[in-house]
Formats: sequence, structure tokens, C-alpha cells
Amino acid sequence: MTISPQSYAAYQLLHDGILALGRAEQVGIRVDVPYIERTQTELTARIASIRDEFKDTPFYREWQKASDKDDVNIDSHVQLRDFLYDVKQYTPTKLTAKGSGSTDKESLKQLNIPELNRLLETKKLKKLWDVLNDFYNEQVNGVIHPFFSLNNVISYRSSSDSPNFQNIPIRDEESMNICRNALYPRPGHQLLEVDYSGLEVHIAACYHQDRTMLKYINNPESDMHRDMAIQIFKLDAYDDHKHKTLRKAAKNGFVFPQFYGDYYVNCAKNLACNWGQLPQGRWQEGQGILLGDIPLADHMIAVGFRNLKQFTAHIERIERDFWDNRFKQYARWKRRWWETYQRTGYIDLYTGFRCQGVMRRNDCVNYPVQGAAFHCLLWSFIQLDRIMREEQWKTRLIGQIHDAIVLDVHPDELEYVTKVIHRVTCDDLPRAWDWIIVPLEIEMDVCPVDGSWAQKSKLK
DNA sequence: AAACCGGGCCAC
DNA sequence: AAACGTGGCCCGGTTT
Repeated sequence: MTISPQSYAAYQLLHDGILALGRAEQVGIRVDVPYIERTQTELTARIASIRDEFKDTPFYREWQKASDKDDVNIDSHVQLRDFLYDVKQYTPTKLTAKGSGSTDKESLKQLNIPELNRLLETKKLKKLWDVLNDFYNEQVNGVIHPFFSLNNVISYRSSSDSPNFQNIPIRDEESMNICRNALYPRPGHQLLEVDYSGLEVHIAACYHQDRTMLKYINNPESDMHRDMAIQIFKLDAYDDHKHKTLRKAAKNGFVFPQFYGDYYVNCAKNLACNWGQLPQGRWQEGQGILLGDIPLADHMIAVGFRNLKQFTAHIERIERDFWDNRFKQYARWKRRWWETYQRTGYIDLYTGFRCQGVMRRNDCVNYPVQGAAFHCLLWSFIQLDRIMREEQWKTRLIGQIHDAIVLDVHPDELEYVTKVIHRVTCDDLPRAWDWIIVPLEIEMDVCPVDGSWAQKSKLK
């Protein structure tokens, strides 16, 4: 690890941080062991039943026949890849990093083979079984103690393991419920989750100070994801109810990938496959997500994009506009920091840490943002840990997920604790670090007393 | 038998 | 020119 010469503060942050995180590790999170055992049994049965059906299909029999093994292993993506792309001669829609045909979820879906969709169901359920199994293996007297490290990540973020507290399913509703229903506060308490809203975007803005981005951040009426949705999908007027999914598509399929350094060819493909319905390079009429009552594919054809090629050209123009016009200073900052790295061999974070060694262009702008954003969270975590002990709260900090803090709160303290959290995260932090030139905001979710983590809902 | 690697998938 | 950033964990399959 390297720390820039001027920064004793950086050194101190990690030392204070690891102690505060260590105290959270000691507290841990309660797990419902009987629930885990029960649910694993159910999952095992569901997986077995789908597998039995799968083994009774012509697809499986053909796969077995073509194999030189006594029994094909359904879990072997190597065997599946050989069968699909060598024996059956399907054309892979995607290649792996090493250049072989991919058998990931997206690739298998594109093949549109019903048997493979069944297989995908078992893979999802197996993943959930694994998550629960990790909880089970790691629990001691019904409590897990996820570890948090500050020495593993190249960008100076944290990592978590045994079990990993930072990748518990949440986006898929069923997966979220199955996994998070296993996690509980101490008896009589309730879980509270505090998230910084758009933390990395805000911290990036502190570095590049792009005029347009600062306007987006400072004007609550404005919304860059909405604006990009309008541009990408050629909407006349934006209707939040009707176009919510398109806003999400613009955010996760264009804006964030662009910020991380992706480019238009990937963006176009992902947008088309995930939200439209474009298996063979052509929008499939009457399919895809709905805009009110019109399928997205029909809308895209109506506004002049009949196939992936035309849509890609459209996204290419939008990408150019995005960096040349909309976020011009952001783009210039990216170029400047890449030049600085090439000249000096390192990049310094605003929090005093230094990144050096072999770095790619994208690394030079991603590391300082990712690291400093996490350090905001860590600073807040340290302050809360100190106040909690000084004031002898019954409430405890129990974990952290990059831009979020999780607490186990005594109900009597909820109101006071949330007030302190708000002050520390949104007022004290920007006062302590003068390079933070944008307002910081948080959202809080709370669970019922004695309720599981799956039961969280927005506070206030 | 252990170590390693590729590929997949969950999170931010 | 280049072409999505950071992790942990699981599994199959190969090398040591």
C-alpha cells in the first residue's frame, strides 16, 4: 500500500476504520438456523424436481448421447459449451474473456431452448442454496460475523468475507426474500440501513467539477437518467409511470457503463437485449417491456430503428454527444488524469491514498472515485462508532456495503440515532473534508422490531 | 491431494 | 486508440 507523503490522515483513517469494523464484526448478525435448514430442504427438492424433468427431455438425451462421459454433468458449463457450440453448431451470441463460447444466463436465453430455461431456474435456486449454506457454515450459536478488510482492494475500497456481507441478493425479489429472511437483529431490536444516494456520482463530481453534472446534482428537479432515457428511446414526453423502466434501462445500460469506461457497441447490445427483444439482431415485434400498452420493440421500430445496427449507430451518436457536449469537463478531466498517470506513474486520491503500478486508462479515473467514495462511508462509520460508545447506545453498527451502513437498533433509540446519522453523514463529513463540494444525501430503510432484513421499508 | 484456473453470478 | 471498475464464492476441470 502506498500513501502520499503529505497524508498521515489516510494512514489514520484505515487504522481507526479497521477497529470500528472489528467491533461490528464482533456484534454480527443473527441468523434463523431452523429457517435456513427448512429452506435449504425446500430448495433441494425444487432443484431435484426440475432436474428430473430436464433429464426426461430429448435435449438431455441428445446431450448424453453426444458425450463421451458415462453421465454428463449438468453443472459443467464446459460440457454444455461443447455440446451447444461444437455438436449442435449453434453460434455463440457472446464469447468469454478467453474467447470460447459463453454459457452464461444471457447466452442461454438467446438460444431460446425451453430446456435450457429450466436449467437456468435450477442454477438460480442453487445460488440461493449456496448463500444460505454459507450463512449456516459461518454461524456461531446462531450469529454470523462477516469480516471486513481494508487491505484487499486495489482502489482502497473494503472487502468482506466469511460470509461476504456485500453481495447478498437484493435485485431479484424472490432471491432477496429467500436470503434476507435468514437475517435478524438481536432480540427486541430492528435493522436499519443507511445509504448514501448516488455517492460515486457525487464524489466523481468533486474531482471533475463538470458544470452540467453539478447542475444535475444541485437541482432536485433535474434527472440525468430521465434525460438520457428520453434521448436513447426517443420519447416525446417523459411519463414517470409509463417510462420508469426505460429510465432504469438508461441508467444501468448506458449512464453507469459509460462512467466506468464502456463504449457504445456494448451499451447498444445490452440495452437491446435486456430491455427490448432483440435475439437475432432485429427487434421482435410485439415483444419486450411495455410502454403503457405498446411493446418497446414496436416503439423502436416506429421511431426508425429496425435492427441492432441502426440502434448501435444511434447509441454511438448519443455517446459522442454525452462526452463532447453534455459532460464536456468530465471528459476533459478523464483525459487529464490519464495524462498525469502517464507522466508521473501514479494517481492520488482526495483522501490521501496513492494508486500506482500498471494501470489502464479506465483505472486512472475509476480508482480515485471508487476509493474516495468508500472513504466517505468509512469516515462516517468511524464517527458513529465513536459516538455510539461515548454515549453508550444499545444500538450497534453491524456492517457496511461500500456506500451503506447497517445497524442493529434499539427501538427506543431509533429517532435519536437517525438524527445523529443524518448529522454525521450529511453535515459533519463535508465540513471535515473541504474537497467535498457537493451536497451529500442519504436514504434510510428500517425493518420491523424482530423482523428480518427482507422486511425493510423506506423510513419517513 | 492440493493448487490453480476459467467461467459464472451475486453485490456496489 | 480502445473497448465496464471493484470484490467473494462456487464448481468443474487441469496441473502440480
